[in-house]
Amino acid sequence: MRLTRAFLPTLKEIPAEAQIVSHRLMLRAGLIRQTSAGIYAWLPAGLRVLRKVEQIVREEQDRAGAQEILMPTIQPADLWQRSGRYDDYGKEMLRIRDRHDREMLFGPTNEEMITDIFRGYATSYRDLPRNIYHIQWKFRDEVRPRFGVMRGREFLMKDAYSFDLTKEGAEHTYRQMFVAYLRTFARMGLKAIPMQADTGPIGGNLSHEFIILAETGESEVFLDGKLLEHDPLAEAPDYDGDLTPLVDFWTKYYAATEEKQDLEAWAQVPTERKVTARGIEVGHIFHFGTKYSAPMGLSVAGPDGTQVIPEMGSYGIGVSRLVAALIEANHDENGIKWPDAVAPWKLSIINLKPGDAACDALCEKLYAAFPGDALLDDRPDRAGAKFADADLMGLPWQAIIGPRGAANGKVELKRRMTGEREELSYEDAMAKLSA
RNA sequence: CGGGGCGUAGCACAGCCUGGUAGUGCGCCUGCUUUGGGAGCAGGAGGUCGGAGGUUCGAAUCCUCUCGCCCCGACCA
Repeated sequence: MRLTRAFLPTLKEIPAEAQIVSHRLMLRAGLIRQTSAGIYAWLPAGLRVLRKVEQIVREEQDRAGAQEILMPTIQPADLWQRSGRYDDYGKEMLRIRDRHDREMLFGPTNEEMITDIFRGYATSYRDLPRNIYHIQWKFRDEVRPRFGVMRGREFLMKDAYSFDLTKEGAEHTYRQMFVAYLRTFARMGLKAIPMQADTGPIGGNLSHEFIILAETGESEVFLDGKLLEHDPLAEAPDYDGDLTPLVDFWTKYYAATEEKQDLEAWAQVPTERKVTARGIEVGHIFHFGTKYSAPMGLSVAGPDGTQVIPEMGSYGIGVSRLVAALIEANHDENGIKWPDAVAPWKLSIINLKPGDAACDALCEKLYAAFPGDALLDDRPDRAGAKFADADLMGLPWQAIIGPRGAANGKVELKRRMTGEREELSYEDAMAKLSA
């Protein structure tokens, strides 16, 4: 994308309504624009990040054996009347009436709908287990939305729902998702820590929150430093095998949010391993048994011919929230520092002197080498303005091309994450960028 | 849902108390100069002062109602 043609509205000043760093940077770097309280439009750069995050989530869900579908945003009220949650959910649920005066709602989650859909398919234990997910916009009419997309009313969520014949089977599925989540966040360059959680309104008795560590996170967390030593990507998990040892590793060390802080257990952690940090919840997994399958009338024939009510679980990842969380975890005073895996584009090519034949030629050559993955700053602005915008937008690489270097075919390559920069020949720069 | 604050140009704000020509900075347009970390000078464009009603000769300013947004708290992917 050439900046002279791009829809990338960056702001020099900080918008008054934005309080936290990710919200400010998302507005300043032209990722989103607010349309009403807690509701945002995604502009090109933001949408590209959102799509990348979504794709990583998708790949890891698929790898763990879940299958993608797409359920609607609008749901009929009667599904929720059947589960009993229509009244329980209260004002957080956005209720709508259609032209026939039928009660509808904008889905805040999909347990009822997936159970209803699955009921029409599953008749035998041979139809189990299944793990079905979708990535869809949700709406929860929060009393006080805030912090940009971190706590919006409309948000993009990946939600998976599993159906198993037995409790043991459901626990295996739970472990599959547990491991998939660790990998998902690790691929985005985030440190995610699973923590025991309350089950909340979704119900059930086995649940973990996944909290990513970020200096500017909204809540304080306490954990055993041992948890930071393990790289979830170090080895590929065997999802069909026994995942218990892996899950045990992640659950045997202390980790809790401030609300769940257990001072006695915390005191047991060796002082040198005590880590106090700030975190953001980006995922939550639940096992809740037959809480929905029973009232929704889902049952299958078991091996012995008797009807069995499947054991269910649900597994959420806040996809749009992750975009904000990624910025909270990766930024400096000048702007965003996108990790490679989720950057909207790979590099900024900064032409310091558009119109200079050598600069133009070198820039165009580099630009052509990364089709669709480079931003070319061909604006006639001053160098300072271009550097400032490039740092703000935070692409992993900056290729700075000025008249002095260009005359000798030199490219200055800057790594946004570390600030390292070096002057290289075109070939060496290409080698570095392609590595 | 309780408490507080703010709506004036694309953005950030002043003006309001004490009614009388709608302003400043950034951004934008044109020209000249400048050119490796958000340039300088000159000229220019851009406003239903959130909306409705009221008071007044006259309302951004005073009064009433209303809509929207933000912050603190309780609640949440």
